[in-house]
Amino acid sequence: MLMDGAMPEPSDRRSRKRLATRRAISLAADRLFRERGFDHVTVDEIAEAADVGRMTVFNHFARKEDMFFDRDEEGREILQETLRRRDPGVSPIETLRRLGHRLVAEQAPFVQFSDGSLDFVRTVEGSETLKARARAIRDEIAQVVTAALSESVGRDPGDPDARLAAGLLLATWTSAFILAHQTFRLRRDAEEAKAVLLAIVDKGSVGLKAAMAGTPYA
Amino acid sequence: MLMDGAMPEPSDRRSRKRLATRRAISLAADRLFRERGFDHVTVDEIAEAADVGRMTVFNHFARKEDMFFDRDEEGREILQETLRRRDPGVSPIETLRRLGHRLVAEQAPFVQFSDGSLDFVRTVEGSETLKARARAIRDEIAQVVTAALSESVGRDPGDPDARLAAGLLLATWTSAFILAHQTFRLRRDAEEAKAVLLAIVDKGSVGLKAAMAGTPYA
DNA sequence: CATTTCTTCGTACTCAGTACAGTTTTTCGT
DNA sequence: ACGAAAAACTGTACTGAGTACGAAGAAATG
Repeated sequence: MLMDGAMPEPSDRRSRKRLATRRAISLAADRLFRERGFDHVTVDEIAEAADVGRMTVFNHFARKEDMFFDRDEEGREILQETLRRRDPGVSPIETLRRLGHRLVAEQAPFVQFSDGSLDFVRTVEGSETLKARARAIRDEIAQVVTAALSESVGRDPGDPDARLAAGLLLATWTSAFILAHQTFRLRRDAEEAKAVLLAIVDKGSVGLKAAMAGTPYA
Repeated sequence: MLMDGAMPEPSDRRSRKRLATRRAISLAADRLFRERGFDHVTVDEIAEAADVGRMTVFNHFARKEDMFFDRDEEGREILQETLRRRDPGVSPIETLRRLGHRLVAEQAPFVQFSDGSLDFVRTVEGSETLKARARAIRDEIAQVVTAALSESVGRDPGDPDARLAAGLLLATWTSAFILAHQTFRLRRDAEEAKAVLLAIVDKGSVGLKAAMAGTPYA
């Protein structure tokens, strides 16, 4: 399973220090965001808490939101790699459905249900800015999936069918994620939440296959 | 067809003046946005061009983006009303598919293809802020559709199936809109663009019905 | 016409993000 | 080991959206 987990510590001192600074900022920011809510923390306070200058914060994170969402790249890579290494005997859509099941089985960070994940969701829900960024990331991932899908069947990037399929896929996964977390918040049962998530992924997959009938994606 | 077109001019002078001010701001803003791009126009300049104070601008429009997207309410209402007045013999999803066809046939403002609509799309594409707002509106509409769908079949608002269906529907319409405009930009043929739009709406509808098989939405 | 309500708009503020420039630290070639 | 180049850190000063507060003017209401 890709997602190389623990990036090898870089050897040169400069990169190590840079990474340490970045982590200090990220850590301070996360703590403050969870304590007081994203919108009630200023960048100055984060800089202060991380004991760096304000400009250093913006040197590491172009936007304030990036201090919160700092692992979205992994999601893109998993989707890309999965489609790239797909078994040609299994359709792209079915490949992605199975990916969903595999991620849940492997307790991947994206589909975990715990106190921490509730905090995460609560923090996002509490801020328009974070919700906006989440939507932007969703659209960026849809772009990546569009490209990966069309590549996986040898059509031009941006193929209309691939775009529609990617949009439907992301809509499905978003609903699945939200409803599973809602279930977990109410029932406090991670197994039940996972079941809800997979049920929706499967339902969406049925729809996706029907919409893509007659194309190589289904 | 609802969408009352030309709001009856209000009778009292106060409301008339207020509306005139609002229109002056909206007009000035639209012109400037199209000329120089959303991000290269400041609120001060809009106030200046509309010959009002800066605070008056924010009195009429809570956010700068609202001066650009000032007709999104209509979209929500059309969807709500359509589902509310639906023929009980036709499923909600089929009702919405037919709505798409009807809007295109009636040249509704949302699905028109013209030089103006290209400008509109170009202006949105040119600004992260506007794209963010467009995504937010899409999600708000998905909420409205979720509520309207569940109401239309007598389930609780926020029914999981309705949420998934609404997500898939908005994904479909978004793809349809984008791809139709792309077609129009390249081919300059409004009829062809409409055909593309309806083809995608129909394809999505097939998927939606399959995903919702066994529920009252299909 | 007096009172109340609504609209307009100024002043002063907060905060994210940018431009530019100066200092320190690390690296690397010699 | 030394000096130059590269990169990281940081301060100052700015832009621009959006908010808090409140005053002045216009219109509705009895």
